[in-house]
Amino acid sequence: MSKRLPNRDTDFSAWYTQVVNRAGLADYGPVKGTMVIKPYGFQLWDNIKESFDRMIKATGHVNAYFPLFIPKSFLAKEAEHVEGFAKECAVVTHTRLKADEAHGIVVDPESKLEEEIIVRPTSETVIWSMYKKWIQSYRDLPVLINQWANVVRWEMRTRLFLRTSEFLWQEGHTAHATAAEAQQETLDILELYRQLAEDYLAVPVFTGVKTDSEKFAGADKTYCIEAMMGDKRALQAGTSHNLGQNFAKAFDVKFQTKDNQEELVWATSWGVSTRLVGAVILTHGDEKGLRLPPKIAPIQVVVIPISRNEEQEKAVKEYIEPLANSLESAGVRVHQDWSDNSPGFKFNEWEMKGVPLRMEVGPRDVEKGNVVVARRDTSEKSFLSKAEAVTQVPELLDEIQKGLFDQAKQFRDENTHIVATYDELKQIIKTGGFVRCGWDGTDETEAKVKEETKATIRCIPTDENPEGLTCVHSGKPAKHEVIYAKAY
RNA sequence: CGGGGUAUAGCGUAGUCCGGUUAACGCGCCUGCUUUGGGAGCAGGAGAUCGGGAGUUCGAAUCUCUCUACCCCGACCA
Repeated sequence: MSKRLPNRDTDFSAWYTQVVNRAGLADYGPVKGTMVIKPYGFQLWDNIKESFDRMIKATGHVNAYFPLFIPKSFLAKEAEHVEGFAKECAVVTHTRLKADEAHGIVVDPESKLEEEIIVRPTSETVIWSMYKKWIQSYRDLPVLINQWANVVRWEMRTRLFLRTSEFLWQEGHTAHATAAEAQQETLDILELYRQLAEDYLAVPVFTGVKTDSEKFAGADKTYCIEAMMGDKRALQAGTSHNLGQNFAKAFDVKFQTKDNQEELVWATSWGVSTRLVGAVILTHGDEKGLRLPPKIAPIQVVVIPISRNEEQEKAVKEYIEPLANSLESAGVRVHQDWSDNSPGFKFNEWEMKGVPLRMEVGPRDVEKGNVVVARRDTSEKSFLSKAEAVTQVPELLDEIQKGLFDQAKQFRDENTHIVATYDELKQIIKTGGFVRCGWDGTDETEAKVKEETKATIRCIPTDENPEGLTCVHSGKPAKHEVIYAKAY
């Protein structure tokens, strides 16, 4: 394997695959399209997960767990829902294997199930079948439940973290007494997603609402956060759905109001997945590999000791120990690399893994009472005294967090263009970037643009202003201002 | 499910057209010594029934048949 990464600008896709592999994040599993998340990748996911878990708990949500298996009939209860997921479901049809002389192990035909079981592609149906039992009165509302789980969608074409047959996510499922409350919940969660993306992952996002053709199967409205990746393509990084009364109708979930009326419950659902890890890589990665935002980096500071002999090694060790301890007690995640690789190798290795700060400690530093601190984001090196290091490392981490966000935001803004004509749109989509322009609100226009340019409407941004705009494709007055882009 | 390809060591490949002795190379791995402030050097070593099966032949990674798996391009998608 070559030591150099593929060129990020000309061969983005190959670059991505190599970074994921060589940073030790993930690998494909034995069943096609499945992903093995390796320890380093999982720590990254875990940090993202913990961040969001704190956010939802602080807003009154609670965690629970619902089963992986769903009766096939459940999926069919909501017409749009089944249509949306039918083509990508894993189905359990049998419950036993048996030994067979000719073929080794075969499925035992006698164990065929009466009703096949679906492996959840999402959990609305199983959850609403339970909500029917749990909700009778307005006193039972709202129900604000989240679960961390795996789901299976049998995808044709997969890519590590971005699209795999099985993925990890959180899915929130809430039940409310009024439409207004459900709508408020949908938007509140969207805001939490924006914060997660921007404040933790340092990934700037547009918030907005999906067009009918792109919305979740079974939702009234789908809100989303959309981010621009390093190759100027769009990535849907999270969705929050207002499900209206669709699932309440399908599962007959009604409650009694204060004045003794019977009403259908209002619902939301929302999710973010391991795809966020992909978003971080694709947003911040550079020609040396990963660059991780400090808030979610498994390791924030890696210490590289340098020594020529055992005596020096001992001195360096004694020098590092108290320093590492005080950083750790200041809440910094520190790792010392005492492996017997050469220093140069370690530098490259940890740069590939995206560790925000590298601290070099060798005989020269021990002598002078210094450390060398190198930033991953800017490659800046500074010589700090031991005491300075303890106070400045947390500050540097904050700066890097902010720096990564600012850089990503600048890149996105430079590549987001407001256009008035279809020719301009085609030109920008061709060279890459987001296009903001008018849309007449029809499915036909959306489909035509997709067919002709491969760009889709990513969302109708929250801050849209359709006043006076015309649709770039049909020339009719615009119903909305939208963002077109090629998407992952 | 349509169209096109590929299968040789843990990974990446050469060799296949035109059959010929012990299957070659790079990375990685193991051992030892020397190294260590930007991907270390030298020496030695382990590792492959050439995707499976059948056939042609004195002889098959190489030719024929067959099965299987995977990859790329389309439709689907958090």
